[in-house]
Amino acid sequence: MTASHHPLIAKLESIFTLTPEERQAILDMPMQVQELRAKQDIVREGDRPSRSFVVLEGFTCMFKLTPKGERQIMAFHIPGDIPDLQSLHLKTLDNSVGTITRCKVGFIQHETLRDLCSRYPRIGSALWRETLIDASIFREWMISIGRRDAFARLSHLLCELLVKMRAVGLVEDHTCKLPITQGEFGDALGLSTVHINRTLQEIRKAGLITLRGATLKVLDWDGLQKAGEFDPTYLHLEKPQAAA
Amino acid sequence: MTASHHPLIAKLESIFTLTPEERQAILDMPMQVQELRAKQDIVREGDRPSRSFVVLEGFTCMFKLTPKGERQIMAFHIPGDIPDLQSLHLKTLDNSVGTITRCKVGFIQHETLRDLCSRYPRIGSALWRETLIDASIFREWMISIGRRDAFARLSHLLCELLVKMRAVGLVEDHTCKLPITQGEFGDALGLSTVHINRTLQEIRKAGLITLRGATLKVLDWDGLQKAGEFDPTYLHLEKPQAAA
DNA sequence: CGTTTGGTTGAAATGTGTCAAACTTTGTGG
DNA sequence: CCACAAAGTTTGACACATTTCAACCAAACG
Repeated sequence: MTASHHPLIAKLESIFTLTPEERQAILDMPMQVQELRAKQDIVREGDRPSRSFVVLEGFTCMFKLTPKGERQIMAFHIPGDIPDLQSLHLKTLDNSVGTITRCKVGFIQHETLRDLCSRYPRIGSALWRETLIDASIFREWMISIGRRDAFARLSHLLCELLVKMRAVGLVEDHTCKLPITQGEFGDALGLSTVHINRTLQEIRKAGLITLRGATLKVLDWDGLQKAGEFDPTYLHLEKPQAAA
Repeated sequence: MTASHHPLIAKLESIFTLTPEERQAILDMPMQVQELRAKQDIVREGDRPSRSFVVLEGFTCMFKLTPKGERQIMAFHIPGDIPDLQSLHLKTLDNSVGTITRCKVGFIQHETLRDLCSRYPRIGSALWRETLIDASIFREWMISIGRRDAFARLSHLLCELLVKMRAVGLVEDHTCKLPITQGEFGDALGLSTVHINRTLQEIRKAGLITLRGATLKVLDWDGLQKAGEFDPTYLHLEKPQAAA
């Protein structure tokens, strides 16, 4: 486990070192904690929320539904992420966020966040920065979906998830929890479940990973990066990552 | 033509009404204006810029190159946009921006922008907001590329471009300049030039648009929206659009 | 006015989707 | 803690949207 019990602090500390006052200000924020079951909506497209939420435990994803009922997943979130931070400046949500696993989330009033940002500009900048990194990740996903074949697409996503998990201390021995179903991978990458299944088998056969029972183990990190054309620059991790 | 000769002011005015001081502060910003020919890079992936730029005239696009030399365009920009505003908070650029047509752009030092934001928080919020809208557009493009077929994809993009142009006063009589080649459409939508060509013909045959000599005319706006599953919510235009 | 850039066409190749069925794991209530 | 239901995974055969390749044509430009 990393520095703090508050995943938001752990996340910010992975960018720069907080002063004791900043730390305390975050801990002092009133936060309404809520436990949620798997496969539940947290916020829905069209909502006009007056608060945002931090993921404290579990995995969530951001998605939209097409008229035909297909789902496009646009992001996966892990503890420390604030999936709907955008609603701080955009009145109506243009996407839904739902849980993948059982989750614990903490709601924070927009007023509270705005106050925090103006009182501690470094935190304000860090949050703006976070939304910019989200955008950077969207761009990278566009390349994946638009230009890479299934093998590269899946490899790239696995690289990304591993690196993000490592940044918040959730990877050990090239292994981490990854409770994402093949259907969900498909909805994220614009591929059918069937094709995800076949592609996963290929990636396994190539000796790059092991993935069973919600546990991902990377056997050949270099190979996986190469297969996915993965270059972590777009994640804008400031502190160098310990090669776990 | 709209309110101002400064496209950035026109853009901000399309969201909220600037006070005279805010207006003046923007006009007073030192800005290094530069004219560029078509098909030129303005900034490149990997750069660590100390300034951002506003598009004053012409069209630009944001893109990345894959190892195989394919290009994925991730955004088109029109006058008033600040394509690399993200570099204000992210040190190294993770994408390139180039001109599509001849362009006039204005470079503004990050220092100047930061100063503007802290002195006029409403402008600061508006700029953060702009980056959030960019992210929202990326998400919508992910749906297009991931889930919509060629006909819907192209229709959707045409709708988006028209609405964005209308917001800054560049549409008249459902008609606007659109100097984007079929190759560029393909690079943006993850389709081959050949397929763009065939799809454009279908869209024309369906009586939805006319597109010749860099001029787009929408003949059936409702039909085009329906074909592209286009719902402008994601563009977060605050002021209602005059149906031009 | 020739040269470059962008647009159009046809035929064949291919990656991925769809459908339908069987199998396996996970979670849960009795 | 078992047994069963639900959820997720795997497999095969076939369909199809889009790509690729290779020409040729039209428009823009210096």
